Amino acid sequence: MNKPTVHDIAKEAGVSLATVDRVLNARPGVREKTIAKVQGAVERLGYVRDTYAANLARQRLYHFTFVLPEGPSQFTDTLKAALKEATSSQIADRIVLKVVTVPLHDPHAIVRTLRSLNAARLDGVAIMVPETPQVRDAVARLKDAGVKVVALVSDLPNSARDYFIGINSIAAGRTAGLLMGRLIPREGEVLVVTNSMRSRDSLDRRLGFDQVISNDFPRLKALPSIESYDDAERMEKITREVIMSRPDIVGVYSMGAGNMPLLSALRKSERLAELVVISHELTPATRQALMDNEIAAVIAQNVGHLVRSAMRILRTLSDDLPIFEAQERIRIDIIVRENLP
Amino acid sequence: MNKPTVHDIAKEAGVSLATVDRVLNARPGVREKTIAKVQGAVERLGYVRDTYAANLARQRLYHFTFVLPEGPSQFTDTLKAALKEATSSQIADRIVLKVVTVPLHDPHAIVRTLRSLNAARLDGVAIMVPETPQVRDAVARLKDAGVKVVALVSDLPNSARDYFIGINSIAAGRTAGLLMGRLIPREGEVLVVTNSMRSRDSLDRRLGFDQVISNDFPRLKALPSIESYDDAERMEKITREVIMSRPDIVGVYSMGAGNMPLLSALRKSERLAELVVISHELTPATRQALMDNEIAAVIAQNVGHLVRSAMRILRTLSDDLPIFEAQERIRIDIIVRENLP
DNA sequence: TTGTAAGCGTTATCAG
DNA sequence: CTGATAACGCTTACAA
Repeated sequence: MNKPTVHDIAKEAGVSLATVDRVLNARPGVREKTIAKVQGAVERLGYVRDTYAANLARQRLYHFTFVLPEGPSQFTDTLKAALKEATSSQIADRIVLKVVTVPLHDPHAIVRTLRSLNAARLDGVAIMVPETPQVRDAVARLKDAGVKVVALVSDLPNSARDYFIGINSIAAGRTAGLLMGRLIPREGEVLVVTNSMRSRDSLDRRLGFDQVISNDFPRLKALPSIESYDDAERMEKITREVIMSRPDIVGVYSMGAGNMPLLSALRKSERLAELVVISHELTPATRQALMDNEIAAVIAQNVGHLVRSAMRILRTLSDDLPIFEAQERIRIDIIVRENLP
Repeated sequence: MNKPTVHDIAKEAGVSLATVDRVLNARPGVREKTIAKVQGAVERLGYVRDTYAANLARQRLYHFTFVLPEGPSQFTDTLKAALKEATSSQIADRIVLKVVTVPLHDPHAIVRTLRSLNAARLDGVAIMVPETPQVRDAVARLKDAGVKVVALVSDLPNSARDYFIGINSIAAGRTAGLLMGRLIPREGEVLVVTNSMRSRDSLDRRLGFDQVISNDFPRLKALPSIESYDDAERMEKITREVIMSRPDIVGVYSMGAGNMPLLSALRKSERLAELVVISHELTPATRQALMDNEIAAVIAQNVGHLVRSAMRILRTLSDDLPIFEAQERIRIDIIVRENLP
């Protein structure tokens, strides 16, 4: 009737508590035959372990480290804020969290940081950095040391990460493309800007965007991506130049960070009102621009969900339990003026 | 250094474990002075109770009942499916769930069901029914009996419910209005359909929709709502009639259930391709219509989130703990062909 | 290879 | 009014 406990299993299998525990936790020193007896009992009674009681007995603490980009970025700022907020909630129960930041543009520094992680005292890592061969190696090393690794926001598709928590960039780009096409009824050119096309995410977004534009909206012509290299001044300058020199531009797709200088340039061009602007990530800048009808839509991912999901998944992986996919799937949010959270 | 436990409190206050427990759980039979001593120790050490250990010792089970609409509705079907899925996950730990269904159009039956709930064996109820004075009384009665009550999907704004889990209908209507306006560049009429304007949700959606249309898109004229009264044949018939007789219709806003007969009528009219259709809730029907480019956008709420949130909130309320708002806020999802989950 | 007994942080049942 | 003490379901020395 009631949920069976280890005691019930012990009785049913005719062994002691300790033996049941050994089998349950796959600890050595049990005869095949005994293992079978216990597993039989587990099956028959439909035993499922009470993780909370187990953690209590074990005084388990989960040691997780988040590796995030350093430097000023509105998106990572909101991410860090969400992390902080989650830390003081039930979600973070029994979790000892450390956050380290790395300079995104210094692959060596990233790898150094990853290597410096003390795998012995670590249960899991959530990593948000671009994938390089060195990062791939560092991930493999962590995995070998028994650390669970999840990729956050940017996937590490060729690495041995256990899980990716974020949205598919191609699908996100396709969503932007569909909105752009639907929101622009006439023909014209679409300006595509990003901080850097060397980032895989930008490449994939561009790919998805182009797929939909060329397939469903051939009346629109997506221009070659222009890159700011994270230089606000440069971003503002080249945006203004292109906008000025191309009167056929009817839309702007901002794939990466740097929406503040972009918007600033568009404002100065005095053509913002006739342009359909779509950008990524909900930040103070994009939020304000949505309210002011300057940006038509923002493609976003819920950062709160992102960090809570990361913690839950790292914990679940650490316990070798199955992941509840439906709860963890990060959705591609479309945000307009009226559904701002 | 480590998190303080009841033992630490007992030592610090110079009392026994049992007394600490009595104070912590506000049980009677402790002198004022002793209470003060214990509370002082709690403050000083920054004690926070380990809910899991507490539940273990108490062998606590949470008894929750969901009261949902009966009868065939794709939306409530997905809701029930999500509920079932959540039941077999960690979320449902220690929760004993019961689902009862009620005929939405029979206020008496609803109240009878609500009254028949055994408040003594119940910790919380999640209710999804229209608000009536009788429902309000029944909710008050449950509250008086110490049962936690949350409104699900449809708020019970004038009742004593502890919490509302769902999206604001006015904001949802405004979102639909904004999308409609942005997606239709010319002037024309917008057909608004629902199953019944007697539902508060439909009223509010209409209200929000009209606000945005009249304020931002005066070129569009939203026609008076037509109602199907949950009669599929009627829905199909009157939709076809209106569509045929009004060539100026450029958009259709479907506020309620019944998207299958609506779409069927639109298809037969052969004007679907030129119409911008926006509807609510992601169901098999709307999902397919999105993929076929028949519906431009769906305004939805994540049913998985809805039911998990309901369980978490009922549990949190039962334990008199603070609710983690950021996690529980249900967002107004905009779904198009490319961001279908 | 297996079993006994203590303990994790909390609650509950008795006595005192 | 207060305090020992056992229990919840599980893990883990330490014995056997």
